[in-house]
Amino acid sequence: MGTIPTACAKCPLHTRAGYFCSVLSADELEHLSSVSTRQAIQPGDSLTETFLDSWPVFGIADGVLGVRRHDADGRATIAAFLVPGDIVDLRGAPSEMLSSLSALTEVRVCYLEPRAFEAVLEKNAAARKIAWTSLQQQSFRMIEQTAALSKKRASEKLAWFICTFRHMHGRDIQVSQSAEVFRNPFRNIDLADYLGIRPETVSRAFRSLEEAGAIKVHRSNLIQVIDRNLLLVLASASSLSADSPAEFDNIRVLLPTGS
Amino acid sequence: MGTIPTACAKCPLHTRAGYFCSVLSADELEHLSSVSTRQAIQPGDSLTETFLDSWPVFGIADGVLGVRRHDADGRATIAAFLVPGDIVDLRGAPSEMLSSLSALTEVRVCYLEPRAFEAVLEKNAAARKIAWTSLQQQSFRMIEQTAALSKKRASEKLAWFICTFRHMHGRDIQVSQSAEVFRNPFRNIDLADYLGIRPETVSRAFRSLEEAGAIKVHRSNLIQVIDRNLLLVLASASSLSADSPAEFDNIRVLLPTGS
DNA sequence: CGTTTGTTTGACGTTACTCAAATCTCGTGG
DNA sequence: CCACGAGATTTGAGTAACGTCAAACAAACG
Repeated sequence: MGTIPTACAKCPLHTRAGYFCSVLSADELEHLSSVSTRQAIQPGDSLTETFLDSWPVFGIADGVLGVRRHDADGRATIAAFLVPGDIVDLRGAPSEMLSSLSALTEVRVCYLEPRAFEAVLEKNAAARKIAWTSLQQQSFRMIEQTAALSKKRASEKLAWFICTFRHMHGRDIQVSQSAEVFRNPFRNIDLADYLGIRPETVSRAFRSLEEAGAIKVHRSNLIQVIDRNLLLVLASASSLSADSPAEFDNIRVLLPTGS
Repeated sequence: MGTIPTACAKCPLHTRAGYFCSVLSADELEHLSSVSTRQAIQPGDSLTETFLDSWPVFGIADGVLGVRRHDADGRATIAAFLVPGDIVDLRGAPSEMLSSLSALTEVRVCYLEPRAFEAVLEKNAAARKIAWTSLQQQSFRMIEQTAALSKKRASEKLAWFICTFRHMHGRDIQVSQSAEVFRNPFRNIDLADYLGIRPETVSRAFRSLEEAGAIKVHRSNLIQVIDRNLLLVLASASSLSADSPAEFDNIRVLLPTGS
């Protein structure tokens, strides 16, 4: 009783402040862990509908999941990102949504047994607040994405993506002087589906931002932000913050704790 | 003690099954009502940020609110609709979002005092479930909207809107034979912001759907759906249901109860 | 080394945007 | 009841941007 389960010992959902499992008592954690299922998903793989039918509630420990929709004419769309720390509840979701989740990077998820999850929410006010806030943040992020999708030019959409994702995916960020480099873990093909444009246009938009002097793209998808303020202007963003990450305080960020 | 407050007696949030206040005990309702604030908002008017600072939690009794975002270049976007039955929680929302809510039709909202709201969630499991489900549905709707926004052609977007909204705004629907008429309460200018296109394009898209024989637009924004299946094809919708409204069971619909 | 998959480039077509003007709608006041 | 005016819708012509298709190129993998 009361010892930290080995599966949770190094799991970000438990170790990171502000994440769901970090506020559970030792007993709660032990019980919830004992009835949960963990899964590592490789990029490109999808969560199966039959599996999600039994496990519709999960937390994302690491990586990025995409919510894919397929049009009748074969065009695909990534309607949302699900990111580390998100508590996802698909109970009551339309069935197409259950078959639409796929890993865009390597993803680790922890499926929470629904009744045990509910029991935790019932008793633990802090956990309830975190789960609620996570749902809120998912909505707020989608509002930002929708606003980005209705932007006119492809380069604006891409500039917005870079500005936003720089904050959300902070582990690989290296800051040196005023230059800043981070790794874009997505294929252009997925980025295209996410931004509502074609892969060729993504490629041309990257070039366009480079020629404007806002960024430089190095190999293996390393993106160097050369002029952050210019990038913000190119994003036509009236609300993205320039220097402080204050805007993103409510989007939980994976920053390196130590180094 | 225990009598229904007059303000709630005819409020849909209380009288409609599945809406938040319908599962409150008489005592809970009376107390929550006594610390709540009601407001009627005229089309075009916005909720003020200072007011939402004090009242960030509210339910929508009637009408449609739009979440507006403004680009740097003056272009506006309606990133989401908030519809009757929605429980909205803007605590922790970025401040731009607080200043971005405006009424697209005549709207009646009921602001719930946050601590009293929390107290209800704490004690009433049914209310907690409804509030949670409402948040979920807001996310699910946004996923559908995002998928629609990334559609290629304007006529597809508009066809999707008609298919979707036909279910969400059921009060004015009149069904006769296979023909179906409903009132579109939005200005084309708002529709344009919602679908990420320009008002001129909305106008041309309506004409395009008419010429295809899918709909007919009558005066005062009455839309007659002539060929529902054709409309679905034009929406390039692989997931919208053709005849049964099963797809929309989880989107709470305002259907006439009596007549 | 060959296969597969993803990215880039170029030429071309289509679509929606832009801008301007005409028309319509509806509320207001004469 | 009609005239007026503000705002919205519609229409048209020209342009800018992205989509489309095809081919070359690069990267990852066995």
